[in-house]
Amino acid sequence: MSTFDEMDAFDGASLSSRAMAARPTPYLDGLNPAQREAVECLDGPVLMLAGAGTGKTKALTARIVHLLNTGSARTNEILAVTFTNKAAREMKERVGGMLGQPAEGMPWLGTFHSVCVKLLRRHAELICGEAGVGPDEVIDEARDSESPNPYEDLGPSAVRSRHRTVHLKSNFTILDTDDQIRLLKQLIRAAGIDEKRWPPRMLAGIIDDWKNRALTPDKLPASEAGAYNHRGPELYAQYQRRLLELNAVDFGDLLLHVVTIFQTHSDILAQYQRWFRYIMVDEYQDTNIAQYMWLRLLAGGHKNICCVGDDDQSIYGWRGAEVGNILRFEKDFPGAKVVRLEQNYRSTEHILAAASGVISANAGRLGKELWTAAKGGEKVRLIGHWDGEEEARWIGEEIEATQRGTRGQRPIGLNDMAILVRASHQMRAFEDRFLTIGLPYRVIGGPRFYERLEIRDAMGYFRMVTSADDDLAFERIVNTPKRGLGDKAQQTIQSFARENGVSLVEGARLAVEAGAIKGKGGAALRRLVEDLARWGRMTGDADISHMELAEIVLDESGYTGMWQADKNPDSPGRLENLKELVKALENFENLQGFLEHVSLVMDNDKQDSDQKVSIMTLHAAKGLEFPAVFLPGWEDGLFPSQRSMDESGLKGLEEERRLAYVGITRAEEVCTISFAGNRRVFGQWQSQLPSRFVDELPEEHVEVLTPPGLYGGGYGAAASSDEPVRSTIEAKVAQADGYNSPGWKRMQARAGQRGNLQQKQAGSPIIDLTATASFTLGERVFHQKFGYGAIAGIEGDKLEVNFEKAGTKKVVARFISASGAGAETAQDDVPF
DNA sequence: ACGGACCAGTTTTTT
DNA sequence: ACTGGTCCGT
Repeated sequence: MSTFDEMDAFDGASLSSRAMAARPTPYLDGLNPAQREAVECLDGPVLMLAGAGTGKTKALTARIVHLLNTGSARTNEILAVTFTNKAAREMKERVGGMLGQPAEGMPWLGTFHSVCVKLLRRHAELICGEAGVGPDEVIDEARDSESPNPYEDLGPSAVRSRHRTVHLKSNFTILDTDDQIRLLKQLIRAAGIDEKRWPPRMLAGIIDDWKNRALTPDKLPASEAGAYNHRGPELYAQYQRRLLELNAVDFGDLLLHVVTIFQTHSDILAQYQRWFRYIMVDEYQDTNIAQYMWLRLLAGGHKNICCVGDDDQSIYGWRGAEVGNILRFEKDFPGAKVVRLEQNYRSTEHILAAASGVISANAGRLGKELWTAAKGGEKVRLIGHWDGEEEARWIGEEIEATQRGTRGQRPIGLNDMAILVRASHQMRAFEDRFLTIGLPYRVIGGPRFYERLEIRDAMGYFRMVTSADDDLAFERIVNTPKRGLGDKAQQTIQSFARENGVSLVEGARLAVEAGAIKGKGGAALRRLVEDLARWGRMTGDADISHMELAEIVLDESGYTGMWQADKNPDSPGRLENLKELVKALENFENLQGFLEHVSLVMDNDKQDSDQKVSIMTLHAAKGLEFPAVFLPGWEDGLFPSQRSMDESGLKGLEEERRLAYVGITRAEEVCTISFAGNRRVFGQWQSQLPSRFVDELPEEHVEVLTPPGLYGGGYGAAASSDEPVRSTIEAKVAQADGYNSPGWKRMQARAGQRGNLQQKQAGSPIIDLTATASFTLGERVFHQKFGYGAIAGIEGDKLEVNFEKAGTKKVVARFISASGAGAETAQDDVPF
């Protein structure tokens, strides 16, 4: 266990900035009074309530620089935590820029997770527990008692003490989600639990949730305990034991173990309280309970904690984030100074007003009045489309027009435009469309580089090379590429390992020697075991760089060959990724060092310089800004997401609303919101209602656009005569007028319906859209997309229709017309 | 042991 | 519509 002085020496080499006192303070010049206050108030707790686009990162960075500049703290005495690697990197860059020197000397600037890894590696041995009482306890018991052994055929020397205490070692591996699920699957199977009822994925979710809230099954509140099958806690305990045996931790443990150490070793806690003299937290509204405990423990002494956050941008409730943390700050830290940053530097007036209008529907906010000096600008644009493809088509064209500047505003480059979606599956429509029209795009936040199959496999090999006892890695690579080692062979290996209390490779070696695995598989396994040992020895060879070694491993194992032989269209890409992986090794001294960092640090930001539109989720967009933003898919059920509302009710809805707020406030100049009347969900067509958030947009800041399809160029126009075309134009005018008329909202309210633009066509001769009563069971009807059918059921405003071609569907009544009216009339039924 | 046919669940969001 | 998993025939 290290003392404070030892720790000082540990990181001391890279710093020393006391000498910087009394330097000039140019970094303060660009700040407004509120920002300055937050920066200069150095002692005691500070809460910076910073709205969207108010320069909170700037203020936080300036504060760090100010601490260093006034000599109040040295770089290693500042603990600055962020949530994402990107945010950490950005802050390092900014601090470096302000200091005029690289900020690499800021050892404690990073994500919660990366800081915890460092702390935990120092004190890993304090985490311990009993092992060996897992699924094989029956065997152990049988052996411990002198009774006749029913498992004799398993072989000798399988005895494991029931009470073997195992410590975490400082070179623990960090389990990623994939490994975690594989492990849970094994445990579930071993416990003889039905995988259908307890899918490993679900159990992983529950465990994550417990850990986010710093709960263990035994501490679970009674109200929740009953909700889980009684075997949940049992599995949890087995899982934790197994992790310890594997010398591994999962993401949640990273934090919780450190909290545990702080709670049980007051001397260590006291050291760190002295050590981290200033604590800064970005995005405080996103902290979960475990992180909150961690921070409170660390800040418990001096209370020099400065938290920055925006309660309106709390969008991570689903992974345990507690808005309550930020709302409670003043209570937690009495005497806290609260600074509000309210001047928005990002967006124009209309955009800001629209966002404020939406978010004002939320209750229990801390409340901020954002304002901007940027008056005027375009209103937020709102447009409805027939379906998702039409929406993608329109946005594609709009992007091209915006790029050329033919829309009447300044030309905006593709890099400055983004499409922000609620859920990643919405991205596909845009990718499809953009591929066909050749519009360059980039998807942000897709599968992380290191989560890709080929990367994970390669990492498995590297892990085996650096530490041969990594059983999880062995399982991953033993039959990849195919070596003819199936379930049977792997079971044999498992039992050899378990009987002898050794790792899987060792078990494999024993199995080979015993001739337990025959034929081709046996030979291949022998070779694999030998190769692994040989590569392991090569790590110590000074003549071979770790990059060469990596290539040797991938080539000789046959892994690259496997992809070369694969004729899937994506295999070249995978080989490309492998090359990149090897290239990434450059930045590390050895494989070991690389592996330690990779799961936390590697990300996918290929900074290609080409101009591309960004497509990402709203979550991924937090902290970013773009001159032009498109927000498609504003439909009830999709956004706000049905699932979110089902699971968390009003709380869920409010979080969705904050997400809408985040989305709108990403836009600097142009913000375009759109929704579609029909969308394919699970491969089925569904009618969609515009999002309730659409109604919450303040009318005076919104401009309603008319989709081009209404001019007769769109759906089914071929079948139409002159007359219907004209009437659609009229309908569109009525629609736009209706939207902007003051009576619109009231009309909606009376109808008890949400944002149904169609309702405004009150005078339209086509159909009485609010009255489903006008339909009768069995009536023959027409639907624009599905064709003719008969009404099979009526539920509120939805009709169940048995379509002749498309099968039975539930559709909203207003998309249906009586078939007697004919197809031409149905054309008018097109909502937008 | 492996590949193909078939079936079920899936679509929030992620360090 | 797509994926990933399981079952079954080779």
